[in-house]
Amino acid sequence: MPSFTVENYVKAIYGLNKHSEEGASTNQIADALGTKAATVTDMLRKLSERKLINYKKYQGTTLTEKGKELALNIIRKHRLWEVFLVEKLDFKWDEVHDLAEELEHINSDELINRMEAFLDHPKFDPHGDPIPDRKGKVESRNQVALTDLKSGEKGLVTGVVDSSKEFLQYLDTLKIELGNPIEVKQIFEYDKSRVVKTNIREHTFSHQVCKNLFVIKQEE
Amino acid sequence: MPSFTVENYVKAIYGLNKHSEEGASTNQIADALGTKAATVTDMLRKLSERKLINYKKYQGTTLTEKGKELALNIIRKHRLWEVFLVEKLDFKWDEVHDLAEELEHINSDELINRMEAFLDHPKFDPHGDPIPDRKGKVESRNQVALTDLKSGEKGLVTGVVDSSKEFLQYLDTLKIELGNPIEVKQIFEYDKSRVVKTNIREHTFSHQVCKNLFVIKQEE
DNA sequence: ACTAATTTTTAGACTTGCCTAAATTTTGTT
DNA sequence: AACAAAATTTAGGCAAGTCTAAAAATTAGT
Repeated sequence: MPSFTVENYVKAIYGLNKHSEEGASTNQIADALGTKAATVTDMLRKLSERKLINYKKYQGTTLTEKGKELALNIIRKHRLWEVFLVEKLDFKWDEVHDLAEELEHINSDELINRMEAFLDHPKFDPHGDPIPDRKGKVESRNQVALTDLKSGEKGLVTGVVDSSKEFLQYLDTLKIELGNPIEVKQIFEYDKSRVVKTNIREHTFSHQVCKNLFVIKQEE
Repeated sequence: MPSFTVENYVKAIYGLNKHSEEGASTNQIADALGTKAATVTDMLRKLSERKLINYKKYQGTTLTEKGKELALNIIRKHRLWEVFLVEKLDFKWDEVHDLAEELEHINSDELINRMEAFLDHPKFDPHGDPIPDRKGKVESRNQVALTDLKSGEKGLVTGVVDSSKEFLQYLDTLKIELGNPIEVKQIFEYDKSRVVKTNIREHTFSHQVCKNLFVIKQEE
C-alpha cells in the first residue's frame, strides 16, 4: 500500500509531467508539495526503488507506467469525490478541493466504483476536468483556451485551468458556469483583454482570465 | 489536529471504558489496536500530556472530557459513514466496518454535518448503534439482550452487540433484520438456547446468539 | 506473607518523512 | 573556458510510532 505521502508525490509528478516535455525537477516537486528540495531528493530515491518513477541523479523525473497508473487512480478518486461533494452535499465548486485531497487517499476500488455508479458515471468534475475510468483512461475534449478564440467566434465554457478559490469565486460573481455559451465580441491587442458576451451580459476579461478558461469552439 | 493514531487510541479507550467500571489496561488497549504493550505505554504518556486521558502509571486509563469529546466525534463520523455506505452505496451491513474505519478520520465538521443532513438525520447506524449528535450527545434506548426475554415475551430486534462479519452473515442467512418482530417461544435451561419465532419462521438460537442480539421488549 | 506469575514500564533501536547546512553538479555569463 | 549562480544531492538530525528485551511493579497462589 502506498502511503499518503507516496501518493502525493506521484500525483505531483504526474501534474508536472503533463505540462512539460521535461521530467519534473526536484525544486518543482518541492514547490508543489510545500517541502524542501533535500526531502524530495530523498523521496525520489525511494520512489525509484519502488519502480514508480524513472530517476537519474540531476536529471528530471518521470513516472513509470506503474506510477502513472497510481496517479490516475488518485486523480479518478479526487474528481469523483468532488462531484459527490458538489452534486450531493451542495458544496460550491470553490470549496471542494481540500476535502477531496483527503478523500482521494481512501483506499477502496469497490467504494469508488460504487460511488461512480451512484453519481451516474460522470465524465467531468465540477471544474470541467475529465474523470479517468477504472482503467485509467481519460476522455479528451477538443477544448481550447478562450485566448484561442478570434473576434466573433462562439464557444461553450467547459472548464477552468486554474481552479483556485479566487478565480472560481470571480467566475461566480460574474455568474459564469460550465456549459454557458460565450462569444468574443472584441479583442484589445494592447493588453489582450477581450469583450465577451455571455448568457446574461457583456464582460471585459483580462488576458489572464481568458488563459484560464477552457471553451469548445462552436461552428456556425 | 490529532493524528489517525491518536484518534484510534482514544476511540479504543472509549470502547473499553464503556463496558467496565475500571479504566482500560495497557494490555487491553494493545489487544484492541493490535500493537504491543510497550508501544501503548509510550503513547499513554503522550495522550496524557495532551490532556486526552487520565493516566497514572500502573493504574488503568480513562478519557478526560476532552478525550470523550474527541472519541464521540470519531464515533459519530464512523456511524454516519456506515449509514451512507449502506443506504446510498448499497453495501451490506457486514461490509462497511473497515471502510468506515478509514473514513472516520476525514477531518471536516462541515462535511459530516452535511452528510448527516443528506442522510436525513439518522439516529442509528446499520448495526443499531446510536449516532452521537454534533455535540456528542447519544440517544439511549431501553433495549435489552435477547437473553433477558422470558418465554412468551415479544420484542423488536434493534441492534447487535457483536458486529463481526460472521455474526452479521449468520443473521442474513436467517433473514433477520433490524426492526423485525421476535417472540421467545421456549427456553432450554440446559444450554440456554431459545426457540424464537420471527416474521417468517421459528429458529433455535444458541445462548451466544441471544447475548448478541438487542431487542426492545413489547408490552402486551 | 512470601514467592511466582503477570502486567506494565523503561531502554534502546528501527522506519518514514521531514529539516538545515554543507558539498557537489549543472547551468549561465562573460 | 572559467567563474558565478542556481539546482541538486549528501550528511546528520529530529519527531512520531512502532518493535524487542530487560527491569520494575502489581497481583495471585499457596
